[in-house]
Amino acid sequence: MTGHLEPEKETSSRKPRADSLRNREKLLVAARDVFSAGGAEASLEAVARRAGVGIGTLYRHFPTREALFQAVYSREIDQLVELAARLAAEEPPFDALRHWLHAQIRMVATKKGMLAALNPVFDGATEVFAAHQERNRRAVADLMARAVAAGAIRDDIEPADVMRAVIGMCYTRDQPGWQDTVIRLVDVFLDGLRIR
Amino acid sequence: MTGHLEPEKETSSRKPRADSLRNREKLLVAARDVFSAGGAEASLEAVARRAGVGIGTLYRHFPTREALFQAVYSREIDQLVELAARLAAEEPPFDALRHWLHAQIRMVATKKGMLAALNPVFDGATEVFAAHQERNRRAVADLMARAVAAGAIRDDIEPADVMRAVIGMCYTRDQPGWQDTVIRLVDVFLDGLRIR
DNA sequence: TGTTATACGGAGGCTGCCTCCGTTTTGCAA
DNA sequence: TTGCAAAACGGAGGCAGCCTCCGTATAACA
Repeated sequence: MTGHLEPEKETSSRKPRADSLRNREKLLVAARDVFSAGGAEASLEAVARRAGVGIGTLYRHFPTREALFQAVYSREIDQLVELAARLAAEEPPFDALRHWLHAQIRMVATKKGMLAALNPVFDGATEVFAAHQERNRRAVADLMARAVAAGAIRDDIEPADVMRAVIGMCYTRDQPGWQDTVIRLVDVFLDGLRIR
Repeated sequence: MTGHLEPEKETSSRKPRADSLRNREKLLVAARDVFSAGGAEASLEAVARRAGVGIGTLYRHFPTREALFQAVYSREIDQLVELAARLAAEEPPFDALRHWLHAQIRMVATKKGMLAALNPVFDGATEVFAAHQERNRRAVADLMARAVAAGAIRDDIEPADVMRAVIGMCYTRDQPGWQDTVIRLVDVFLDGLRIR
């Protein structure tokens, strides 16, 4: 799985070529920009053009559209995972969970175009994304576990399902201020989750 | 808006040609099948092929992809609206709302492929779909109004947002049994909405 | 500095989108 | 019934994106 992410020296004696690494980086940056702006209909050729490399180079580095999405998306997840750890250390359980879900919404807001592009992917090529979803899931799971231990929320709802619910709620046509709406809806949901 | 749905005699003195009506019907049936099965990536050419008409004929009847979606989708909404009326007449307010939302989920389940295809549309060509969404929204609004009047749920959440939340929750990759999951999540959400 | 593995880039084949227009069909009037 | 014009038909064709393949360029290593 990490074969593409971290070139393995053991396979070949040679070290990876400098231009290869450079192009890979250029492609990732270009992809992030293009997907963020253009959304689902963004063309891979546009990504290659923006990166200033040939379409062939793009396909060599990222053999499928999903592989490219995955690589770009990976970094975003990193940030969220880190935030979860920080919140868990700094806030009471329920608040930590709530604030982290709000952060998730804000992240979706920024990367909306890209996430829209990702949606079909979630349905299709699952194995590739499993790891990222899993990391994300574990972040919520930790936060939820703490809240459950503190007797703040019910314990019969799967973390993965909470993620699904929250991300799903972001999939609405965006009128100005939709983030606030979603935050409210998530708060209602959390209210249903809460033990009073 | 209904110009395409019901050919208006007033515009022209002639009555619509029989083959035109026939082809229109064939296209609608074909589109429903193709979108249900194939989802977002369904090609319009495939629809035309299945209907046994030329691609030009498809585009004349439905100048945009959205117009075609809209026509197909319209019938589905009809059913839901009708169901809402029946439930309102037959069940207590909260149960009626709950059961109707469950029906909505089931409907999405059946038409999943088609709805996936619709998602980008909701973002883009809004005017076309406004009417359908509005009819749907009004159905929930009625059910919610009854529940509010009965003191069963809080009154500060917009019906449209409830729709958004429920439909959003359906946008998850489908593992076997996802409908049950979503029904549970919606129940949690309703719990948050409830006044106890 | 030469050799070779490796990466580059874009041409090309394919498919889908949508338009345009010559041909066919149908409604209507005589 | 027949003839004609309005209306609908269907598919060719232009364009764009997807992905593959391979001749050329270049970086690593001896």
